[in-house]
Amino acid sequence: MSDILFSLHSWPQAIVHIDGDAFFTSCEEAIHPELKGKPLITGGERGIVACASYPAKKIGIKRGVPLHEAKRICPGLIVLPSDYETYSLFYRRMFSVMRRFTDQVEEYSIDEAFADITGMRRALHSSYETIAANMKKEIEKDLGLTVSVGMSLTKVLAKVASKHQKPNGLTIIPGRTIACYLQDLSVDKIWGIGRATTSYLNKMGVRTALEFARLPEATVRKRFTKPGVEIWRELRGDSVYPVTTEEKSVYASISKMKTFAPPTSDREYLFAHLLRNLESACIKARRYKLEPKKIVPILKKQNFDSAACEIKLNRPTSQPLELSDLLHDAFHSLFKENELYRATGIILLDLAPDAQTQYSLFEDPVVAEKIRHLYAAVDEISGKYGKHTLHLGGSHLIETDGQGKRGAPTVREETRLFGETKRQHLSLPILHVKV
DNA sequence: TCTGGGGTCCTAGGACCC
DNA sequence: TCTGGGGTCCTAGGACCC
Repeated sequence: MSDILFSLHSWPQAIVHIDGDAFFTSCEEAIHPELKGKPLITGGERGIVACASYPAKKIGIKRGVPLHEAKRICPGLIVLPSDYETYSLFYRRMFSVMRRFTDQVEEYSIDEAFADITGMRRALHSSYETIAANMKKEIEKDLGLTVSVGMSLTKVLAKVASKHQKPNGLTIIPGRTIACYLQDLSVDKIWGIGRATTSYLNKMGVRTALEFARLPEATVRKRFTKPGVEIWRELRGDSVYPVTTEEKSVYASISKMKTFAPPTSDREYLFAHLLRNLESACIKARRYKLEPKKIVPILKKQNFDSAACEIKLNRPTSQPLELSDLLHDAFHSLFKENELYRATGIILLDLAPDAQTQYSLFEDPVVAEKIRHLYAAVDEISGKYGKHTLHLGGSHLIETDGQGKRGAPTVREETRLFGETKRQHLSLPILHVKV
């Protein structure tokens, strides 16, 4: 234990991490107490388990498990749809409880938060340990559910702490005990270290968090990039990640990705899929009144490699009708004839609020305005009759998906109606009504 | 883990410009 | 025309998170 930082007795920083215990199901139990203690999951709407209660976890039902599999394991399983509206009431409540102690609160995700309570001992007349314990107590009292709390010198160590005992844990890691908590922790359990870095570290002979933290600085700087160096410092109690309190601006990007089976190299089918993803992403963008300056189409190959490129727009728009030609060109530069693909995706980037658009000199503002009105109507109809009730002709091929009719002659017949040239094919038929 | 979906951030290398 | 060197900006892809 010769390392200076590992023998600290003071608190240069005091960071708290709070992690909801099976948060979605716990919210449900808080509202419906009769569900408490039963095997319960949310995620019914998507066909996979989004969150499993502890009794369900105990019998082997984990996140991501298909619903039918979960029901096979536990026939009496209670399945609920994920109700994000309700859960968001709970997590907002959790953040506001934390703000009674300090305004340095970071809303990290729907069930996790950080708080920087450095310097709050005098104001709150308590030790850091007591502040963390009180936060936990008040959250449980106000929300009616339990959380796991960790406190240490840095965000990475606070995460180690909150994970150390779950559910309903309270773990404090002061400087002098850091080494004890790291010695049995394998590197892949560290926040920010994933599969790639784990196998890299293992090849270096480093298996535990402590072994990583004890590497000499020169070695770390030589063999790792910025994120690696930062995590190494955080593990040693040297705080580099600040608790950020700014409200997260709505979205930096919006993406839609979809896998289909079996993998295919059917050009038309793939493009239809890509176009459908564009429509889905644009629906979300319009809902948040955002418009992208760039769009990125992605083709995911069977071996999980992906090909992508960036399309710059000369004017931000979230109207697929104005993007389909560009997307078509990009698609053909990405697509390779003899390649099998398993998924397509779209990312909308550089999102800005859809303020009054400046039309370029050569554009017909009347047409652009018409398209805007058209999509206002499309959104209204979708609100009534369901998403994609009206969609681009070019994305229509995938409508037969699931009935095993992909690429069937009738479908091609239908697309032929849309015309021969690219322009007509993509734009003129405009919308196809799903019946 | 025989592999879903939606996000964020980082970086190597190319393009372009003195 | 070939040469160097250095800076900035952009983009495709990787890694990671929940």
